[in-house]
Amino acid sequence: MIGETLSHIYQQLINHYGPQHWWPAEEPFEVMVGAILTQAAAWVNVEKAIANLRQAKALAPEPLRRLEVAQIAQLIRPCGYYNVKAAKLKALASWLGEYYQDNLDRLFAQDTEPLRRQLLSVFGIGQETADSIILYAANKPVFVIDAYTRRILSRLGLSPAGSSYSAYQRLFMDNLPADARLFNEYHALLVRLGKTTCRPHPLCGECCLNNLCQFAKNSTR
DNA sequence: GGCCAGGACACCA
DNA sequence: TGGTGTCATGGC
Repeated sequence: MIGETLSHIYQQLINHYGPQHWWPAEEPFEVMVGAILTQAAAWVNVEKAIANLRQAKALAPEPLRRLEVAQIAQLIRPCGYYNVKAAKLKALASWLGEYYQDNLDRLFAQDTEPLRRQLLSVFGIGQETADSIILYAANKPVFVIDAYTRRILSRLGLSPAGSSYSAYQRLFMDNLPADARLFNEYHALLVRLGKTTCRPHPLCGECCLNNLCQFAKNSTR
């Protein structure tokens, strides 16, 4: 039942918005960096920070280890919280070197559960960031829960008991097929919806999303 | 000029 | 376990 509801919402979103092409990155390590930099930050500002890292040839574990935290901080200033995030990037790069010799294939060769525990042990990687990395960099089927997802489900009256991160995650993963492609698109679409300031269609006056828009960021109706 | 953006961590009760 | 303060830039 809930599965049908979740599938129905997905169909409405994909029909309306189309594929979101997440994650916007060229390689897995860039996904990991972006996942940390986007914490409580607008993606447009993260893009500037990543461009600075690329320009400085610091978009890889080894050069990040060589740079001082203060130097990294200057490069990533545009995305905010740059001092903490610089320490987080440094911690990630050090960890990858020490335990995986910077080999992401080895890191991602693990099963999802041990991989998640490993990622969560790194300073700066919490549940959402870990799951973003597992889904968008390792391409394994875990559902990413973020503030948009919680808010939208809450407004739909679908919040799970307890409202914890894992409860929201189970809601999706227990009621949808374990498909990385689906989870990828679904989460991206929820973010897209959450950012939307929706208004009735200018011609017909109706909601293009069959009233899903009333659960978006703002609604004029 | 205020609000918010694709969170995590430290500290406290 | 749960609540609160902190970290900070940039676009609207």
